[in-house]
Formats: sequence, C-alpha cells, structure tokens
Amino acid sequence: MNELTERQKFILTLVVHEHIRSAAPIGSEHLVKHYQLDISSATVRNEMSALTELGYLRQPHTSAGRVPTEEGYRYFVSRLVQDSELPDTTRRMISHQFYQTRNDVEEWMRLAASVLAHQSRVASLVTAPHPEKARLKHLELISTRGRQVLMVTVTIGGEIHQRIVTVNEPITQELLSTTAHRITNLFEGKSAAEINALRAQLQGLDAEIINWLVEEMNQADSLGAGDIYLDGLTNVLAEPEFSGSEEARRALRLLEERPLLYDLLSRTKTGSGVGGVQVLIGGEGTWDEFRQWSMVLARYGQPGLATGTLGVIGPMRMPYGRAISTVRFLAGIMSDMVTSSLEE
Amino acid sequence: MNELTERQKFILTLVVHEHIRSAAPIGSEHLVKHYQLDISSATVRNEMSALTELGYLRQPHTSAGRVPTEEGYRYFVSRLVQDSELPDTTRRMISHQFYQTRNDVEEWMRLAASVLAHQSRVASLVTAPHPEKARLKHLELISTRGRQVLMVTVTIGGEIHQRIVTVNEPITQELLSTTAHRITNLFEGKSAAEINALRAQLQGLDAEIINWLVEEMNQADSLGAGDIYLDGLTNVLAEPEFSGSEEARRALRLLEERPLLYDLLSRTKTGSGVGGVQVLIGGEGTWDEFRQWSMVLARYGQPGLATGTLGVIGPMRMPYGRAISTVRFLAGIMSDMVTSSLEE
DNA sequence: TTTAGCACTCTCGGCTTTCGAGTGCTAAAA
DNA sequence: TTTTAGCACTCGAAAGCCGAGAGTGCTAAA
Repeated sequence: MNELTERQKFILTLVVHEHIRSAAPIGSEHLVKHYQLDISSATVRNEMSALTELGYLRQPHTSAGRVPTEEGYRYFVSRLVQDSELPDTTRRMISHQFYQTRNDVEEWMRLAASVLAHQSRVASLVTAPHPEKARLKHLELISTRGRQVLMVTVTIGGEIHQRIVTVNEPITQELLSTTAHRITNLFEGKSAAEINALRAQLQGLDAEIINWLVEEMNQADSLGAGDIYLDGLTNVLAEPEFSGSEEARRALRLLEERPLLYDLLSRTKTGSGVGGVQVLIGGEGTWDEFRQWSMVLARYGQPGLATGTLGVIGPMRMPYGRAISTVRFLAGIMSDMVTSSLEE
Repeated sequence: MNELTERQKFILTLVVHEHIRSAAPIGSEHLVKHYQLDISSATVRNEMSALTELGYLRQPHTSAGRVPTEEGYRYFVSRLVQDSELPDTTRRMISHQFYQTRNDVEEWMRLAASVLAHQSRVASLVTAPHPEKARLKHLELISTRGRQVLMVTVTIGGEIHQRIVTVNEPITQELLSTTAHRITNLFEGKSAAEINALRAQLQGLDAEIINWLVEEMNQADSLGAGDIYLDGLTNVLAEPEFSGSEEARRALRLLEERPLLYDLLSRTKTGSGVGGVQVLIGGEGTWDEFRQWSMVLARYGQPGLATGTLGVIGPMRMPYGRAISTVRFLAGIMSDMVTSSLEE
C-alpha cells in the first residue's frame, strides 16, 4: 500500500469525520471553511482528486462532494483513527451499573447490549459466554409425571440446559436421584466426546440417560444454542442510509434473522484473542448482505473456559473511534464479570 | 349502540375489507364497480355519509374516499367479522411442525411466534407459560468455587431458574446436596409465601439458602421474568402506515421496549379465559403509544398451572379474520403442548 | 327512497425551472 | 514546482406549476 503524504492523510481524516457527522458528500470549500484550513480549496481539490485516484474517496456523481470508499474507511480505521478512551466518568458510571446487578449472566448481557447501544448510537449485539467444549459439572433428573423426566444439565462454565425426556418405564424420584448422582460422579469434568467414549460400561436406565445427555451436550457445543442479545435497533433505523422503507426492512431482517448473524460471528471469532477489537467494514467483500454495514467486535471472557462475542453493528458511516473504545471497554468489563463469577 | 341497517352493515364491511386490502381511502364508485352492487354510487354515498355521521367512517380530507375509524373497526370486529377457521391443510401442516419438535417450551414458543407471523403477516409475540404462583418442585445447589453456589430452582410447571449466590463460608458439595435435598423435601409444592411463613424453624445455612430461594421465587412470580418471543417485525415495517422513517422508528421502539409490552400484556391478560381471543383496537383509548396499533391476543396453557399469552400485533388496518383464527388455533396447539408436557 | 347530473374540491404525479454546491481546468502568482 | 484565483460547466435537489382524476355533496327528477 502506497504511503499517503501527511496532508493527504489529514484530508482523508477530515472527509471521513465530516461525512460521518453529516452523512452528506463533502466538498473542498466546505472543509476549508469549516476547519479554517490555511490552504485553499483548490489545493484541497487537488488532493481529493489524488485520493479519488487511489480509491479512498469517490464521488456519488459528477459535481458532488466526496464520500469515503470502503477502502477509505479501512485505511482510516487501520491507521488514522485516534484511539481514544471513554471518559473517566463514563467508565465509572458503567462499571457501577454492572456491579449493581445481581450475579446473573443474562442480566449482564442485557446490560452490556444496552450500554453498547447507547454509547455508540448504533445497534449492539452480545452473545453468551460459552465454552468451546461443554464439560459436565452436574446432572439432575427430576420426575415430572409418568415417564416424563426433566433433565437438567449444568456445565462447568455454569450454563444450564434443560430438557424433558421420556424414559422407557415409570420411575421413582429416588431412583432418578441416585442415577443422576452416579452419572455426575462418573463423568464430572468430561466433554460429550469423552462421555460417549466411556459409556459402553453402562446399560439400562443409565445408558438411556447418557444418550440424552450426550445429545444435549453436543447441542450445547454447536454455536447457536445460546441466544444473541440485540439492542439499539432503532438507532440504526434512524441513520439515513436505512431510512428508506425498503432499506429499513432489509436492515431489520438482517438483524432479526439470527442464523445469518451466527454464521457471521462464528467465522469471525477465530483470529483475534480476547481484548483485541476487530473491525469489519462493508462485509469485507465476502458478506454480500452486509455490504453497507460495519461491525466492531471483540471476544470476552476466559479463553478456554467460556468466551463470548460482543460488539456493535451499524452503517459503514459509523463513529469508529467511539465504537472501538466502547467495545473494548465493555469487553473488559464483561471479562471481569465472567471471571469473577467463575473464580471466587 | 344504535343498530345499523343491514345495508349499512354491509357497506361498512365492504369498506373495511377493501381498505385493509388496499390501504387507500375507499370511494363509493369504487365499491359499486368492484363488487358489482345493484345500487347506485349515490346511494352508497348516502349510506357512507350516515356511517360517517355515526362515527364509523371518516374522510382523510374533503374530496377523498372513506376510511374506517377506530370505532368502525371495533364494530366490524365485534359484529361483522366472519369467524372463519384456518384451512384444514394449513392446520395439519402446523400441527405437524409442532409434533416434530423436541419436547422443549422455548422451541415451541419460537415456532408459535414464527407461524403466527407468517400466517397473519403481521408481527407476533409469545410469552412463556407461567404459573400465577410458582410452586417449588425441586431445589439443587451446586458448588462452583469458593463461596459461590449455583442455585437451580425448578418450579412445578417445569420452569427453571438459576442464580449464583454467595454463602457465608466455603462449603462442600456433599453438604450442599443434603441441604438441597432437605429443603426440597420440606417445601415441595409450596409457594414463595408459604415457604416464607414456615421458614422460622430453620437457621444457619438452611435459612441463608431459603432467603435466596424466596427471593428467586418472588421474582419468578412477577411477570417480566420470562422472555417474550417476537417475530415478523419486518412484516409490520412493510405496511404503509409504518414505512415512513419516523413512523418506523417509533414502531420498532414500541416492540423493542419490552417493559411497555409487559405492562400492556399484564393488564390485559385478566378478563378473558383460555381459548377466548381478545382484540384490542387502537390502544383502546388508554394506550397512547398504541394508538395506531391493534392486537389480537389469547391466553393459552393450563389455568392454575401455567398460562401464557400469544398473539399478533400490527396496524389497525389488520386482517382481523385471519388473525383471529390463527391466534385461536395456535393458542389451542400451545395449550395442547403445555398440557402434554405436564401430564404424561 | 333512489338515482342521475353537476359543480366543486383536493391530492397526486409529472413536468419544468431555478438554485447552488461542487468540480476540473487554466493561467497567474509564489 | 506548488499553490491559488478565476471561471465555465455539471448535475441533483427543491420549488413551483399544471392537469387529471377520483371523490364528494347537493339538487331535482324518477
């Protein structure tokens, strides 16, 4: 990538900022006046022309101002955006809110989504913290009626899965309890695959239950088990690029159709560790549906034990600086929360 | 309420139908032509004029056709809508889908929301089946680390609540298990209030746990604990009354702000038993935010044991006949599902 | 009581016009 | 060589301006 001159970087930055602010194409004269530059508009025009040549800016039509291209945003985010932190008072306020909630993952997710949406003014999403491989912590069997049994599986991260299963013949709560106890002792800390490998020893009721257990844990492993919390959808509908009726519907469908999001997230999450903030601009070429969208994502949690993704999603014309610092901060907080809930 | 003549009812019906179909004001000539009436447009005009006088129709402006008023819709729904059933093939298809799912309430709720949205072409919502008073079925205590204990509460309807609590001093899993067992035996089938009344006997760890348990069960009793499943939001954005950018945002906020929905649902649910379909038109005067909305709701489940609400929500200009029959049918199905999961 | 006739109203879509922001180019100035 | 002033040109957005058409209410006749 050819290095830009300082002045070109400066002008690109201004155009990006100004466009994010106003959503309109930016003209040379406008920049000079608005920022009291001590170069003339003609000079700015020349530089803009060069930036257009290089593919960082484009004109919606002849005789209009310039707008950043996808490449332009990418250059801006990777080299020009100044990496501010959230103001101290804001940070404290947010932390405070978290430490006031009760010790409940769902509550945190909801709060994180809400804070992200409010701070960044775009839509936000938070997935549940989730181990790569569920490991059994505790199994409980509760008789409901007849042959119906409520199976409650607790995994080491503290996730709970419930399921009603039907066993071959009616059975007392006593027997169920001892069975659950036996299985828990036998397989605590084991993953679905490991349990599956060891189950040959068992038969009868135990084998039956183990079948369900393995199935349940496998299901838990596949992403998509947990829910995604979304917030701030209205924020993005307020943006002019989605205010048309057709645009709005497409936008909403994108966020309403969880499978698409799952797909996107699952392919994205690898490649950046906890703490690193990842910025996807314009679907990065591969995601056609997200061509006009950008996302700012980060992993949070305890690597190996339980990690989730959180971030914001909005139009390409997004306040990246603010979004990045907000996402980074929230990822930190959520990691703290998860950690504190795992270790004393 | 003054009785309308047969012909007036007929014309009101036509106007409502036609307006729901086309979203446009309906003129006299149009009706005569479109339905091959053997009265003249002038007669229709006179009747329309009378209906306008009575408050069932109104004109958006002097020289435009008529549009039903809130009162008009209300009259239509209460006396004119013909109460069709879903076609047999559709019903079978839907049932089939339900009986194919695994035995899981959340799955059913999701499916119900999806079916409602698709069939009625407006937005749908489904709340979880929920007892009026949670009764303890089973308590489980699982040590996580240090003084953190995962408390899992199962209520008689089969609902599961989890919560991480901190106890006064570290404690072994053995002790936790026997404690949980003891408490379960002691209080099975009891409500939060009953447990609270009896707890004086207990002290030490037991008392500590009971505190949490009662708090948790009280929380479960207050509506708003369970989630609301929404679907088909895009359907309502497609409607012309919400296609404007400002309208769309307001509409979405309405559905995104769960507390508002909870409030509405909680005040609505009383007053109509399971099976009865309730239609709310234009916020019924009291709900300002819902002035242009209508809802078709029904309770489902086992009265006394676990009931929830499901229904559709959309613009006043909503296909009521279809909506009502769909909601009624789905409420029936969901009741069956809940019943079958409770009794063998 | 119904209907034909008619004058009147008002919105909607399409058309033209105007306005102005912005550009690129050229030639002079630094 | 770089910057800048000057200028002609472009093109979209907004405003203004019809005309068509759908619809009404009223009156008088059937």
